[in-house]
Amino acid sequence: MKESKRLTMTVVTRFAPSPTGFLHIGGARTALFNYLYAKHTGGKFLLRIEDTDRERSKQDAVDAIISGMKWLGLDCDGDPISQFERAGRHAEVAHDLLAQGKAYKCYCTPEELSAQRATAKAEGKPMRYNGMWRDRDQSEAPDGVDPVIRIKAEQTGATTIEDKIQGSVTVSHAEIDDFVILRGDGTPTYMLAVVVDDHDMGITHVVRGDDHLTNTFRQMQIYSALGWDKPTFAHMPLLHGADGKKLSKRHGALGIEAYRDMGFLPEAVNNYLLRLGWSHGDDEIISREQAIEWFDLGDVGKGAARFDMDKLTSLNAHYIREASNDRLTDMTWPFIEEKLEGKTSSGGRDWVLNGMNSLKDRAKNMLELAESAEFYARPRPLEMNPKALKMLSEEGIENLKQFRAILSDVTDWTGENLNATAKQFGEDAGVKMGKIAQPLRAALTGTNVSPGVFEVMSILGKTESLGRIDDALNAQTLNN
RNA sequence: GACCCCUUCGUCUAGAGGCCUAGGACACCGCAUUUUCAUUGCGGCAACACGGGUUCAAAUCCCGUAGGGGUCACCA
Repeated sequence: MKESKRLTMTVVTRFAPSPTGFLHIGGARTALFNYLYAKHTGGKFLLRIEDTDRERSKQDAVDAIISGMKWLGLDCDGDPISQFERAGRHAEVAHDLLAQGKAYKCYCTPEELSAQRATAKAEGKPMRYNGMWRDRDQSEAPDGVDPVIRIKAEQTGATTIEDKIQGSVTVSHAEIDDFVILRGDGTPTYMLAVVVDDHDMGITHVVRGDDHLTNTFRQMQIYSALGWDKPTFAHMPLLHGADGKKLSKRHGALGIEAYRDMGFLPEAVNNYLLRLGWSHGDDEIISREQAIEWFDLGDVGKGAARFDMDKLTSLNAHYIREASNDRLTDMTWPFIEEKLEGKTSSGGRDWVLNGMNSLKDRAKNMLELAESAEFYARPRPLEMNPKALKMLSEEGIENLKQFRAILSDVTDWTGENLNATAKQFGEDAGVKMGKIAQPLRAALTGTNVSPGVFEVMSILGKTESLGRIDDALNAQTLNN
C-alpha cells in the first residue's frame, strides 16, 4: 500500500542553505542536484532559508544566494521560505512532544554542560548528555533557569536508513543522546526545525551534503516521536579543493558570483558541477534538458570530488564557442567600453559582433574574449604594443608600404579575395606570407595576436583598414 | 577518541564476476593543418590503495589493514 502510494506521489525536494555568506560552489552543486531530481521526476523544487541563527544570518547573504541561483538558472517553485518565521510552529511541536511525554524539560545550564563536556573530553569519552532530567521530577527544578526541551531518544536498538546515494546505513541508538530540540529562550534548534519544516513543506526527498548523514539519525528520533512519515534521504559526497582538503570559505570555496566575475558562463558551471559526482556513461557535454532527462540519484557516486579549475575552463571555452554572437557581444561590450573609458570607434560594436565567430574560438573566458575583441573597438590611431612594434621593423614597414599600394586598388574587399591578393603579392615580390601578414596584423590590431588578418580587414572594411595601415606607416616614418 | 562514510590514470569519471592486455574527458607531451594565437584532427604518457579470502574466473563479492572525509553544541 505504502509503496504504491509513494510511486504516484509527487517528488518535492528542497535546497536549505543558511545565509551566513555567499552561495558557494558546493552549495550550488547541492542545489543543482535537488533541482535536477525534482525536474526529472516532474516534481517541485523548493528553497528554504535556514536563518534561525539571528546572529549569523544576513539579508545580504539571502540576496546573494537567490541571485546566485538565478544566475545558474535554478528557479525554485514558490517563494523562498524563512525558517525563522516558522519558529512559533517549531515551538508548538516541541510542546506537543512535551505534553505527550516524548520530550522533557532539562534545567542544566550551558555552563554545567560545557563543564561536563570538558571532563568527558579530558577522559577521552564522547560527550553525550547523561539524561539527568529525563525522569527527574519537575518539582526539583531550580529557580531562575529557563529549561530547554530535550527529546526522549530511544535508548536501545538501532536505526537503519536506505540512503539513495550511500546505501544502507545503520547507527546504534546508544550513539544518540537526548539532544535539545527547543532552547531556553524558546527558539528551535536546527534538528527540530529541519524535521518540522521538511514535514510541513511536504518534502519527499532530502538531498544534501553527506556532512548531514550522521545528523539524520538524530532527526529520525524526532520523526518517530511525532509519528510522521520519513522522507527518502540522499547524502551526496562533499566537494574538496584542488589539494584534496575540504572546501571551505577560507580554503578555496568562492561564491558563485566570483566565477561569473572570472568570466565563466553559467551553463559551463552547471555542466561542470553536474559531472562532479554524477555521470552518465562517457557523456561530458550535457545540456540542462539532457541533464533533467538523465539525472537520477542512483547515479551519484559516493566519493568526494576535487574541484578542478582546468576542466571548468575547458568546458567554459566549449560553451563560449556554442554561444550566439549576439549574446557574447552583449556580454562583452560593457567590459570594452569600460576599458576604453567610453572612447570607442563608431563602428566598434558592429565589428566586434561581426568578428565574434573567430574571436570566440580563442577565448577561455569572457574576460579574455573582451580583451581579444578590444582592438576592433579602439579608436584610431591605434596604440601599438611592444611586440606589434617589433613586427613593424624596417623590413615590415617596407612590405606593408608595398602591399598598401596594391590594396588601394582592391574593390572586392572580402577575406577570401584579400587573402588571394596577398598571396599573389607575396609570390611576385618573393616575400613569405608571414612577412606580409604580421606587419599587417600589427597595423590593424596594434597587437601580435588576433584572428586571421584578412578576416579582420574584411570586417573593418576598406576605409578603416587602409586608415589603420596609414596610421602605422606614418608613425613609423616619423620614428625612423 | 567514538561513531558513520569513502578509496579506478595528476584530476573528474566509465565499469554492477568473464565483453578489461581497464574506456572517456581535462591536464600534459608529440605530429598534422597554419599569416600570429587559437580551433580542429591524429597519436602518446598515465590508474583498479594494500593484504587475505570466495570463485573455473574479481576493478567488480566478503574480511582485514592503511589512507582520506564527515559527525559528535541551547551553529546550521
